[in-house]
Amino acid sequence: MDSALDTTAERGTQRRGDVTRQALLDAALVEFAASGFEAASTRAIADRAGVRQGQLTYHFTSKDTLWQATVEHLFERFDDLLGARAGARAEQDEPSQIFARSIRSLVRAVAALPELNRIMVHEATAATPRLEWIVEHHVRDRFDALAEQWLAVRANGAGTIEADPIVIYYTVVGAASLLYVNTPEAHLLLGRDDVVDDTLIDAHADLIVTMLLGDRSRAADRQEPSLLGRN
Amino acid sequence: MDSALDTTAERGTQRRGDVTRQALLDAALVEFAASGFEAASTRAIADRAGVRQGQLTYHFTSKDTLWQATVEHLFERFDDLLGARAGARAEQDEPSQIFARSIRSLVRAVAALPELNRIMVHEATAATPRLEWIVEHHVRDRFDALAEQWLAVRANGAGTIEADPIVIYYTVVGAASLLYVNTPEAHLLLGRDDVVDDTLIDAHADLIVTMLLGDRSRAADRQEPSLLGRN
DNA sequence: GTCTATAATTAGATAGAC
DNA sequence: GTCTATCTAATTATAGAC
Repeated sequence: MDSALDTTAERGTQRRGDVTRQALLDAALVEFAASGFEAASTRAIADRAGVRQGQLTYHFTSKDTLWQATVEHLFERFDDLLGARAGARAEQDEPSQIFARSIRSLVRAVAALPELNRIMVHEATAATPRLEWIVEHHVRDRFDALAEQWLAVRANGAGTIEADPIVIYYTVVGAASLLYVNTPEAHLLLGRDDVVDDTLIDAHADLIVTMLLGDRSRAADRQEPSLLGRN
Repeated sequence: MDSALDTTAERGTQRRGDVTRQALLDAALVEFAASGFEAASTRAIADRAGVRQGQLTYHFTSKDTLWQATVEHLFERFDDLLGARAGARAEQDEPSQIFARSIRSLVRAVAALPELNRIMVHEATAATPRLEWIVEHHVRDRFDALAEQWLAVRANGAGTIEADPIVIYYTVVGAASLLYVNTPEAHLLLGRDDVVDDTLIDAHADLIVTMLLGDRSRAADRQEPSLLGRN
């Protein structure tokens, strides 16, 4: 309780636990993304983390709890990636500019952290308690936000295409994520491992923005290197 | 060997095996789509089929073989669905018309048989022998065909958007499939089970065609009810 | 607080009955 | 040819050692 009572040995022991916990989280992320919850074994996760299976149960109580912690961790990192791109957002931006920037941030974040969307598709194919949890804790707000942005675009006269928010949502997310979710497949298709690079990711983001908003918004919303330096 | 030697009892026994085999295939389709290969247990499949676990191994030798048979079966049904829509295709059609019809067929087929694409995403997140098999036996030809159609559209001056075939492929397939792959999630998001109907599917197909080819191709390629009746 | 040894359950496949 | 009873291996979680 009182940190003044901590001996060096105790702090060392505590730190050892933290290292184990972090190694397990990193390993779980990879295994759950590649195999899904059920197919990912706690042994495979422990092996990848370089610890024993029993340590996993000790630090995370159960496989379910580890999965939940992994997803929380991934969404935090995902939001960091999204936010890093928001950059010089101005209040007076047009809805179509805001929307375009959201799409570009989304594509880059999904490309940088494909594990999150891999876990999402593994879970979304069947109604389970895990799916309910993830929808209520992480998906619903994002769905509402994107739907709202899209309606603003439409109200503003841009985005000539008419569509249900649910259709727009899954069309956008599907278009933005499958390339990165299915990268192992793309590698086999093209016979090489360097399919995805920054140039391709930017072209992909451009494609989706252009598809949804038309050519005119293309150059305007592109994130250019700031000529004035950072501030 | 000689069918003249078959007794009624023998034919009856044989038919019984066919029934079991078919029930197992139907059940496997559901379980593999919902859970993926590893997470789907042979017992759950057998239970769903109303038979015992041992019968599965007898009729399909191994879980792998059953999975392969299930995928073959699904692609046959998928191609039937795609072909049923090809309809009155004319040789002199423009590339953009051909492409638009492909997209509409694709969306409708994916919506009618979401299990196939669910199995695809479960498998595509990790490099396994199963992924290699499915890519070489079923995906590569489809990727090549769509890439070729897209290049024809671009050469013809339509499809103002520039993009790598691999980017186009995953953007199109992702945009077309995620809504149906993730239907359990969509049900939770909207709080109802009747999210997907024919009207929405057609609107979804229109959206994707319009996104890729622009407004002008919209009405022209729409499949209208034939005023001349079938022939 | 941390980890190891072990128990209880469930997995897929085999061998033998019908 | 078809199916059932059973075996071995792998799963996660617990109980107890350090």
